[in-house]
Order: sequence, then C-alpha cells, then structure tokens
Amino acid sequence: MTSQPDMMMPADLPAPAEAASSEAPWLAGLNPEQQAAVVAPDGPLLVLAGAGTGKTRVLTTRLAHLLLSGRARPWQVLAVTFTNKAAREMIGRVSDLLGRSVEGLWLGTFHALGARLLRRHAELVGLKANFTILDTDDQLRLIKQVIEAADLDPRSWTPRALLAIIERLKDRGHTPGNAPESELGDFAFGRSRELYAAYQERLLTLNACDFGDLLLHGLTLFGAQPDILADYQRRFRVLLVDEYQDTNVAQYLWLRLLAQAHKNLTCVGDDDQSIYSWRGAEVGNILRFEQDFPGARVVRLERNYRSTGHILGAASGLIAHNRSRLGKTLWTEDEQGERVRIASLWDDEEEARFVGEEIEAHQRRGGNLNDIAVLVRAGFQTRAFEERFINLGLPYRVIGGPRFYERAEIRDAIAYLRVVHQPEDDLAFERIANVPKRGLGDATLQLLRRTGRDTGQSLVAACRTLCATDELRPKLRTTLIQLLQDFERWRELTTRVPPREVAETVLEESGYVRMWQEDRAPDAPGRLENLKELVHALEEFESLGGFLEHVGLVMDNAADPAGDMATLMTLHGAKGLEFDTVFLPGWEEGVFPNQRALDEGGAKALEEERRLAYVGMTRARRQLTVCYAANRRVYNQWAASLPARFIAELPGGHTEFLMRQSVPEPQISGWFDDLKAGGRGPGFQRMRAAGKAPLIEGQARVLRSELPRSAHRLEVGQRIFHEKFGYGRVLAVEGNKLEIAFDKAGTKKVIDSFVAPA
DNA sequence: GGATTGTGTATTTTT
DNA sequence: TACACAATCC
Repeated sequence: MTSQPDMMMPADLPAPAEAASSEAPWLAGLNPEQQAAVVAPDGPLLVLAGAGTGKTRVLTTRLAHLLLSGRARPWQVLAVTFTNKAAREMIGRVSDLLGRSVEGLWLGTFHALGARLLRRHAELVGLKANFTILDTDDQLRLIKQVIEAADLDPRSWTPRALLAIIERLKDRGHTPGNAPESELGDFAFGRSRELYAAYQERLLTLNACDFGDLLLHGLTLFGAQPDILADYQRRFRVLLVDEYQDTNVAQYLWLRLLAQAHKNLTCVGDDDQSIYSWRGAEVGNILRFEQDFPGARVVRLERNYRSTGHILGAASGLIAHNRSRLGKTLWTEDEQGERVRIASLWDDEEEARFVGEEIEAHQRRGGNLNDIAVLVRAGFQTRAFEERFINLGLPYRVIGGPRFYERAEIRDAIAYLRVVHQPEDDLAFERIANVPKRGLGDATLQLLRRTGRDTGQSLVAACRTLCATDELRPKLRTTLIQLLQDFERWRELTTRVPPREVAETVLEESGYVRMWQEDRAPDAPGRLENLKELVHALEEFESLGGFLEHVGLVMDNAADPAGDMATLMTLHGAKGLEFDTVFLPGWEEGVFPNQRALDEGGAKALEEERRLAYVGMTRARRQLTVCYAANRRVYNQWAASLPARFIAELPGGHTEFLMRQSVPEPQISGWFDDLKAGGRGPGFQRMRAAGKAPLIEGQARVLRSELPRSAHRLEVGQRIFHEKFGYGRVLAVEGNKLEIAFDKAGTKKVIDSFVAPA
C-alpha cells in the first residue's frame, strides 16, 4: 500500500476571509463554535455535535464555505451522508447557500459512493460495469444454494445465520482470504470461510454485488491498484462525513485510504447517538478519531437549539448513565417548559388510546398533526397505534413500513428488467423463468442449473447451449428459444427507447400484465396498479441501469404522503428528525430495552439501548411523553411487564408521573425494587423523595381478551367502507375478524369495528 | 403443477 | 399463536 508523505496543504490557495461575516454572509446566525467548525482550516477535524446543536447546518455550511471561498472545487469534494434522504437534503441546502445548483460533487451514502466508484473499475475486481446490486432476499436465496451445494442441510445451518456471519465479516473489511479465524464462528463445523468464499465466487459469476461488497471491493481495489487509489487521493481535496459515530470498520478504512493524501477530513457525529452497532457500526471510530488523525482539531457543539430545558435535562440525565462516552454538557437558553411526562397504562391498547386522546386534545387546541411523532422500539409496536388511529379517524403516516420495491409483483417486474439489463443475473432469471407459467418447471430449471454449472455459464447462456442440442423436448425447446428471442429484442430496445417504454413493452409482451389481468384473486387489481406506479417511476430515469441502481441502493419508501398527519415510526428511523410533540411508548423491560439485544450484547447493548432512548427523547422540541404498559401480550399470552429501567434513570426534577385513576395497577407496586439493585437507583430515590414514585395497591383483574363487538352485523358479500383501506367486499367472517377484498388495497383481514356498511 | 398438511420459528433496529 | 415454508399427496 502506498503511503503518502505527511505534509501540509500546499500554500497555493488564497487565504480565505475567515470569520468576517460581512464578507461571508453565510456565517451569519451561527454561534462561535459553529463558526469555528465551518471555517476551520485544512486538516482533520472532528465536530462533536450533541443532539439539536445544528450539526447538519454546520456540515452544509462548511461545504458551502469551502466552495465559496475557493478552497475546493465541487469535483474535489467527497461528502458522505447516512441516508439517501440526507444526501438529497444536503444537496438542496448547499445549493440554497450558493444560490445555484452544484454539480460534480461526490455526495451520497457510503454505499452509493462505493457503487459509483466500483462501476468505474469493475473489471479490476472481476465484475462488469453493469453489475447487479442484490437485496437481502436475493442474498438469502444465493446463500441457500451455496449451503446446499456444500452438502449441508439449510434447516440445521440456516442461510440467515450464514448471511449474518458474512455481513459481519464484510462490515469489518474481511475478505474470505483474510478473515481472522476468531471471527469466523463455528457455522457448519467451521466451514464459514469456505462457504463465504463460495458465496463470493457465485456473486462474481452472477456479475453481482451485495451491499457489503460495494465497500469491500473498493478496499480490495485500492489495495491492489495503488495508482488508482493515488488518483482519488489527489482528487478528493475535501472529505466530509456525517453521522460518523455510525460508520463501520470497512467504511472507516475506505475513508482513511481516501483521506491519506490531503488529510483533509471533517467528521461530524455524536457518540451518544450511536445506534447501529448491530449493523457493524463501531463507536470506537469516533472515540479514536484523535489518535487516528494526529493533530486533529476537535470542535464541540453543546448549545442545543431544539428542546426545552426539562426535555434536555431529562435526556442528559439518562445518557449520563452510560460509561463509554466522550461526555458533553448540553445547554439551552430555551425556557424550562413542561416536565417530561411519564404515563403508566394498563396494556398496549390503553396506551394507544391514551396517545390517541392526547393527539386529539392537541388537535382541538389548534395544533398540527405534522408536529407529532410516536416513536417505537420495533416495527410490530405500530400496530396497536394504527388500529386506534384508524378508529379515531386520525390521519397518520407510518415511515418505514413495507416497502414498495419488496412487493412480489414489483420484484417480478424488476427481475425482468434485470435480466434485460444484465443477462448473467441468474437470480432474477430464476424468479421469472416460469412467471407467467410457460412450462418451465422445476425439472427444466434443474437441468439449466446443472448445464450452467458444468459449463460455467449463466442460466441464459445455458438455455442457448441446450437449445442448440436436441436434448430437449421440442415444445420446451420452442418455449426457450422464444424466451431468449424476447430478451434479445427487449435488450435491443433499450438502445432506442426510454426505460419507461422498455418496461411497458417487457411487461406486456412477457405476458406478465396479462397474468394479473386474468387472475381472479381480489388483490390482482391492486397489483396492476402497483405495476403502473412502477412504470411511472421509471420516467425519471434516463437509463435502465440508472433505475436499477436506484432500486438497489435507495431502499427508502416513496415520498412521505403529504397532508397533516401524525407520524409513526421506529426510533432508528427518527434519527436526525425533530417534532414539537413526541410520544415514546413501550418503555418496558424486554421491549425497550429490547430483550434480544440484551441477550446478544450484554452491557454494551444496554448502553446502546440507552442511547436509543436518548435519541428518541431529544427528537422532541416542546413536549415529551414516555409511556409504559403494565401488561402486554407476548405470543398472544398476557404477561405482566416491568417499566423500563430507563424510567428510573430520568432525573426526577424534570419529570412528572401521570397515573390513570381508572386503572388499577397491581404489578406496579414496588416495581422499581425489582429493578436497579433493589430500588436504590438515584432516579428512584429522587422520585420517592418528591412523592412521585407510584405506589398503588390493587388486585389483578381478569383481562379483557376481546374487542367489543361491532354494532354492525356484516355478512359475506356485503359492500363495506374502511377508513384506511377504502371500499371493499366482505369475503369471510370469523368472529370479529373479517376478510375483505378491498378495491384498492388488496385482500386484508381486519377487525369488524373498523368497517362500516357502505 | 397445485392443494393440503405439518413443522419450525418468530419480534430489533436498515444502507 | 400465526405465519411461512417444505414435504407430501393428488
């Protein structure tokens, strides 16, 4: 590996007019620390920015500043964001600051940038420039093939487990060749390395990459081609990284290589908001920055512009329980505001009812639903809220629900396009070979696979080989030849017409659209709608390749639905966002902190859960409500639950308890005694001193197990209306559950109280 | 090739 | 418990 001499920046740049805001109006309104970060001279810079301290603003302003002051040209900049959304916003903000659109920047997520780089040099790692980016589903299918090919039973050695091992290795920058023994695990009697290698080989044959490869191949490339690395090192005079606390080892190595020449790297992050260790993120990267980049400047942003004093105080008090942190003292000049409310509820239904009521009250006061968020630990928790909100007719949006690109019909359509674009994509080919049915059954596919493996060809090529022989039955042969010709024709089409038209033609001529048109299933019309939406989405793209790249990388949902709606999402999804009013339900041991996380990660995981709680709390500007339920259904069994230990850690001076009188809470009495070393936690002591500790006696009651029956009697065949899914027809009635074929939303099972006769 | 039955697992978070 | 998947039978 080449090592560049340690040197300072050449002095050929004009000394920028630092800090004089009359000459640099974009500095106006920034506090001294923010300004210091924006105008800091070349060299490694770490901006430790607490929640709500204007981190993104500083980063974008620094970028604009560097461009405006002539210290860098757009194409010399590499800027990394955590999500694609953040990338779009950053481009927008920089353009605003510059007063014109910026072009030529390398700006995006690690993966998007990795892909961009890899496309340029694909041949050097054994790929072609049009390689496919696989999603988890494809990966699992491929890994399953690998496991089976190794004569292992995928039931005892699950693809999911092997995928986890491989992803872990890739996150740490390990290829099959250099993965340390200690990190391989004992999968399949120590055959991880061999299986990993086989998987990588299969990927190359398929001309495909998984997410981890986008960076790993880059690292391999840089290692093997010092001249190419040197080119990029010279080119990228400025590197900017957002959310540095969530980078993994591979990303860190990638960055460090690229920053080697100019050592002009700005990283922004907050160790207290590191919440992605399960994806390989290493808090260590940010904690070690000053050792990794000697002479680094460190700027701390500690003035919070977002939250009230009580919210900030409560959040700071909580995070102070973590041991491994750099430590920051956030402060605000904002008013103290309302105390953080802690509400105890009977069960998850009452929790949802409570939040619903609070939101309605907010609405009655003239408040905006867009200012409200309900942030949950895990996706399944949204259900209770959705049901309640539908019942109340309360508009809401769920961020991060099932994704458009994961629907079966969309994946099928995309598989067609993938084969058109990249004939070696066997996974895509297998997906659609017999969809719609064209008599290519299991047996034929087996034959194709065997032929492909024996001759080292892709499935499409194997088809061609087989068609040239007379091994096949005439009918089958005709079918295959027809299919091959179709793909040839469609491929040729891509050179002449825009991608949208290609997609339309492919979907028509392949019979895929007809298949759904003829399908009598009630959700078929909805699927056809989705296909139309897909075709529509293609209009934005100039090439099929561009579209497929987008599909592979941009896993986020279609644009958030517009209008005034409350937001429902996971805590992870809420990173970087803020809302006036925030509800944090489900603060119960096992749910949050999540039991599985604790089982797997122990004390470290507990700290991460606490950081997650901190992230959630600091999303709130004016009002924050934490809730916990005394009872929760686990696998449909009622179980008493304990309030999260985090509740005991909130400083009593910033909180208040809302106890609902209507609800006896037997399990509550003495609950903190079971926690936190017998109730000796400081938070508990303070609460008790303040008379806030909940001490309610009561007796267990028989729990409700059924929803109230609907007032309407509904019968099979009846037309109904559902507040979320619209009009539909009843297919079946089972107790209080209905199966309904919705005109738009497909077939769903819903509770009868949510529907009304149309 | 499709329907039916049985079995095992699931609820963490996402680029 | 409920769903997804695989094996089995028609």
